[in-house]
Amino acid sequence: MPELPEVEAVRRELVPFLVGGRIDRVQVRRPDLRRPFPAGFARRLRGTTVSDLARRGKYLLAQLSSRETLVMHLGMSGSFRIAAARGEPEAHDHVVFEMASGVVIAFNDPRRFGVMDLVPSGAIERLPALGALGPEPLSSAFDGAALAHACAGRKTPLKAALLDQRVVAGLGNIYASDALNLARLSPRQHAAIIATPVGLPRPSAHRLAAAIKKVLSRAIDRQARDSDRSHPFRVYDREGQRCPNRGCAGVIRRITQAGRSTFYCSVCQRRATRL
DNA sequence: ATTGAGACCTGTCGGC
DNA sequence: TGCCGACAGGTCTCAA
Repeated sequence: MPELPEVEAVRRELVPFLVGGRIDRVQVRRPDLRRPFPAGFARRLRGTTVSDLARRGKYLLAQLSSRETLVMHLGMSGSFRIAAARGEPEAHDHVVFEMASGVVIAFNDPRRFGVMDLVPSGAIERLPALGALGPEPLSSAFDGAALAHACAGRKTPLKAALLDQRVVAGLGNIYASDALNLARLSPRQHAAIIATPVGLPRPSAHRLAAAIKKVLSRAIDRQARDSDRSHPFRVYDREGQRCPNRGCAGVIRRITQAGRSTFYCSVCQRRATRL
């Protein structure tokens, strides 16, 4: 499920039950997810108090009183379930946190692409996956200039560049397509076209950065309102439907890039769209 | 150094 | 109804 907005929603949902709470016990119900759990995982969590739950890209970071940080990634199918009391574990409940409050938080992940790790709090940036992350898209550090700089000289398609977490942290397959549609840029162009030869932003870089911010913040707002389980995407999974851009009569197409589906409008996101 | 393909896993959905 | 392949919102590794 989760790209940045979904992970942020999970974070907000967990905060009231986790932050300020003490972990009484942790059940680890299999030896690994995508990677093995670190040595002594359950023991090192037991008895600690959670002082903060942050998000970086698609990672959740729980700060513990033991001066370690619990690093969590939901992969493709990870989710948390909160219960008032202990009950029967469900299929694919791999980790169960029992809080001193009595609340039980189960991590469920059928595909097991998720990750849980425990690292010294001062050393988080030394984790390769976290240290290499690009800027937070909703922060002021991320703008057209930063995006252009990261894309300069790159021949990979623009869509693929947006999925590269080193370019910007937290975009995934859905919002990459949606942001490109909003910015009216072709997903197939070389990423380099949004920058000048010396890496300065072209107008398209500013448009794209703004579109990324808009698409993500709208998604976060929608998650907060919680209701709409329907189909809130601009182009993702909308092959054959009308392009949502004003004044565009195009139809959404689907192509495969780097083994993944890309949805875009063949009219307003034409390849030749310069600048 | 970049880039693309394949691998990792299970569930679901559409077509026959 | 049942089987089978295609596909799924994410990374990581490996070989060009």
